[in-house]
Amino acid sequence: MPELPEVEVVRLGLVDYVVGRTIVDAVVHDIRSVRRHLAGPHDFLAQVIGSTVVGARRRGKYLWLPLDSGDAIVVHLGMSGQMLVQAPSVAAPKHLRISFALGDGVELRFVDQRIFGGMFVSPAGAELPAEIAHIARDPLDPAFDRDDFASRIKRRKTGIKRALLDQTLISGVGNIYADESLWRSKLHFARPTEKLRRVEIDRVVVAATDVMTEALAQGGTSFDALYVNVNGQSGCFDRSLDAYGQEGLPCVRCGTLIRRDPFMNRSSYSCPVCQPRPRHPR
DNA sequence: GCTTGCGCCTGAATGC
DNA sequence: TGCATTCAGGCGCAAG
Repeated sequence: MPELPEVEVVRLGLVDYVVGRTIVDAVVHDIRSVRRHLAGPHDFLAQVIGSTVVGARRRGKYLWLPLDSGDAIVVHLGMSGQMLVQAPSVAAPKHLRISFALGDGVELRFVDQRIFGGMFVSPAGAELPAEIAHIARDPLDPAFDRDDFASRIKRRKTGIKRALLDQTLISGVGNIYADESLWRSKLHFARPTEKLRRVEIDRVVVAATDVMTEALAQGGTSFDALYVNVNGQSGCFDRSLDAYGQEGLPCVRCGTLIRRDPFMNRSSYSCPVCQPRPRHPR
């Protein structure tokens, strides 16, 4: 699934191949992909057709394309979303949900198998769409404020992993990078946030920043001219994961077998020795 | 106000 | 073999 580095690679692709172009036509193939556009698919099309894309921006895993109208097309890739720049003659991919004709034989295609993602138009949202203003900055954002993050974390009464997955505290961290960041910083996912020391909070933020930076460095190299691809499952990134999905494999730090615990109807992977369970977990 | 849990969705993997 | 169930995940929203 697209994690923050993949989303950033998509943004870079959009900057290269979509910004500056005018949407001459568009088709919504599946209305569920515009379900967050409350005025409906016809209004969505009316808002975008004829507009020129003047930028490609990102906050966390949200992307938005500011238009010359001052509005913005907000995009979330969800679990399986892709943005493909292809010639119209290329056969329509399975799960094609929305397509934009950009003229000169270029089409922007939104492909999304599971429809967790989608698009909507944010009125006057060019600078920062109001609908995503509650999303915190991500650790790769130069304006990310570590002091503010630390003080907000300590005011929470929950486990550190839940906090890492909370978009209003820090954005862009999904289940995979949460587990990787906690493994690197040697913190158990159920450590109570209010009892964390500042040095521990800083450690996990640095770890998250490093994991994402490394993934981004790898992803940036596999970019193809006419193909803005961001499907993590296709192996766009050769992620070297130390914890996530490593159940039963030895921890590369101490050799203890990585374990999997149920967590929020999903899984948490951790090293039982490097990341000792707290006495009073949350 | 803050925290927690559900439902959305598809297809691969697993179970009987 | 074939059908049914489980799992994966981000995010908005409702409930506690």
